[in-house]
Amino acid sequence: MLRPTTKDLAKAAGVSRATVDRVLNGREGVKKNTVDRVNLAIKELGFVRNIQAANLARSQRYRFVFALPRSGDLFLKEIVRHIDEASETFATDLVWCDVVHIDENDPHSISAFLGTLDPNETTGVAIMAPESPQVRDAIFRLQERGVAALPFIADQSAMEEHWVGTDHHAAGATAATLIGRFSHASEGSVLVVSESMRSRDSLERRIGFDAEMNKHFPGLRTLPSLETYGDEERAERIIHNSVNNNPDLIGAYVLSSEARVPLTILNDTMNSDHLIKISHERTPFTEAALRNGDLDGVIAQDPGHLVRSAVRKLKAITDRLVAKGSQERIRVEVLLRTNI
Amino acid sequence: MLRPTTKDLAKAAGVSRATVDRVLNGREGVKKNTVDRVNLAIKELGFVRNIQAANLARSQRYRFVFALPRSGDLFLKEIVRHIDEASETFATDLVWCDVVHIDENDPHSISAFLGTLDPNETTGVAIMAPESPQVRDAIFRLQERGVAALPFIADQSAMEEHWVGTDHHAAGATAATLIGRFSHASEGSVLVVSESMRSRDSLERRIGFDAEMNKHFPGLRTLPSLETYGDEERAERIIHNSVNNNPDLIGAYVLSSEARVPLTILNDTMNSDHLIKISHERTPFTEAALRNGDLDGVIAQDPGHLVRSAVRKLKAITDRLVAKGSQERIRVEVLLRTNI
DNA sequence: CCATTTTTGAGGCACGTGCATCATAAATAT
DNA sequence: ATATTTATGATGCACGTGCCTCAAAAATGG
Repeated sequence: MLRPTTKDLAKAAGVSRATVDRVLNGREGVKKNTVDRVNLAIKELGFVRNIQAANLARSQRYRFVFALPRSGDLFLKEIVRHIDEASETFATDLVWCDVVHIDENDPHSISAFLGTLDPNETTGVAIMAPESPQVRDAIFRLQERGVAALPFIADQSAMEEHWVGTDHHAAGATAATLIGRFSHASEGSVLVVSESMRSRDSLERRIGFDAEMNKHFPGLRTLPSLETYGDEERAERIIHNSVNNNPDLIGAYVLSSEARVPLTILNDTMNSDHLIKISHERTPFTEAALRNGDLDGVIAQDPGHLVRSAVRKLKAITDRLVAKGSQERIRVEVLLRTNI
Repeated sequence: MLRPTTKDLAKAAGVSRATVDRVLNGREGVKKNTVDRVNLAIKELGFVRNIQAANLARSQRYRFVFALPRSGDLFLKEIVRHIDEASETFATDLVWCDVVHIDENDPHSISAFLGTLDPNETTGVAIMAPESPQVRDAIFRLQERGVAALPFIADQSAMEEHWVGTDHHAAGATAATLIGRFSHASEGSVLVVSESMRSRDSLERRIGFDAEMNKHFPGLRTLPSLETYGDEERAERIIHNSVNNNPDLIGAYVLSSEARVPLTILNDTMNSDHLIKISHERTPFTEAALRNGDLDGVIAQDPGHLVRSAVRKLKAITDRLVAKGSQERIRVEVLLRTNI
């Protein structure tokens, strides 16, 4: 039994193909009664619109924009690399991807940028930016103008059905598990370093980390978050301080995606061989650190998977197939030396 | 700049659309010289055949068969569940999936089954069966008849470019890392239980496990593999024996995908709370065991990812886009209580 | 009732490719 | 040279859907 076509639909509903077309594409000028008849036939026949044929007819193409922070962060570089790769992989699906850099901390400029996007040129946008009212409103306006929008990695709580990223709470808790179980000390303190605690991701990781530590490793004391603000001198000063004040250090958790600076400083400051060190994201640096033992574990989200998932979700949204993409959950990965 | 079509190609190569068509679809009756001219034009224009349009023209559909062992194993059940799910997800791509059960240990019957597959009905097959000359030959014959074939989870060394599964050596090594690092004992022995050591996966996991143990945890002694052959009584006897003979047990590694029987027996046989226990694959049982502490870690391959990856690979092969699908590497996942 | 508006039908072209047929041109054999 | 084979061109339909136009039918208003 072949897939029913619009012709079959028309016959089943007792209307013409023109009317079926009007209903399918939400054109007006059709009586409610007729609309219902057609929708009933759709259900009865199990009609599914052939998207390839539809795209052919409209010569539709998908152009997706990834709006990413400007930072030179290694993780971001990986993301960009995978976007280029995905551009090739999805070329046969008529999908093109571009990267645009935004000022992540300037909601106003982000909102302005989103406002400039033309639905005729841009099919959808994946946005990696911290939550803010301006951005949220801009996203809503964008959607109203017919551009698909998808929070990417950084989540916008306003639209939780549509977003691509991991469960930060679980990620933080997993970091805690690794430190707690890898460490053979039953007492001691744990350094927590972050670039900034202003983002929701960082906060949630920290909460998950503390919850797990308190519950399962009560002997271990988690120190207040050290915020580097991306400033090396400042990082050096505060890490140095903390190391001196806490001689019972048994581990360190770097919860921002840029692990290089804090870890390098830590290693320079003290002999940190006995510390359990956990950081985030697979990058050339963290891979190398895992291999040579500078890191004991990495909590990661697969950048390739993130990107491909975002593309598929954006495509599903523009094709109006919202329901399906749900199973695309991004896992909290644990990377050890042996499974890089 | 729009994508060039066969019309553009014809113009650029100075031939007719009919000839372009003959070249593109490998029909004969074209002079070598002309073929070269067309291929040159393909490269110069960067022509990519519009597969959606091609499929439409041929009313091509993809029907993929998953040939799986008959066993009632939880992991296999998960795989089947995800195949059903994928069937829905990929419906819009004109892909249908069916599951067929085979006698994994009877190469002759597998070969016979593969021989019955009709290229007109079956576009491709994902085969999960242990390596054997008969199966290998049957796969080659299948491919010659125009059916795409893909070793699935169980690998066939003869075709390493095309297969979907994880690096078993790394998986075994990761199990060793977890036991070695989670255990606070510097000396002791580790139980290794398997359903059978006849499959390549089991052997490779075991090799990876031992290599890592010997190199990084020399104080820990890995015991010879206990093979249950799926027989509960036998399992009980040999596990019981081994526990009695090795009072210094500090951990257990179950390397087959069925973890329930050995773990249950182990828990019944002794107070195994202090043991570090690692097994394979995410199943309802292992998830529950992680949650309540009966398992300390699970080494897994995402069944959904495995299935979707197989579908995409089979599709890529039939669309003759072999190069791209390569980045679809299946990760060796580490599951802990916190990142289930 | 007629005039007007709304709803529906009929039909056709387009998208890019596969596939078929028939005619013509070029190469090769005799 | 002519007959035969081989290579190429010209053309047209099909796939399933979007989108357009024009006419006809039905509903609505007065």
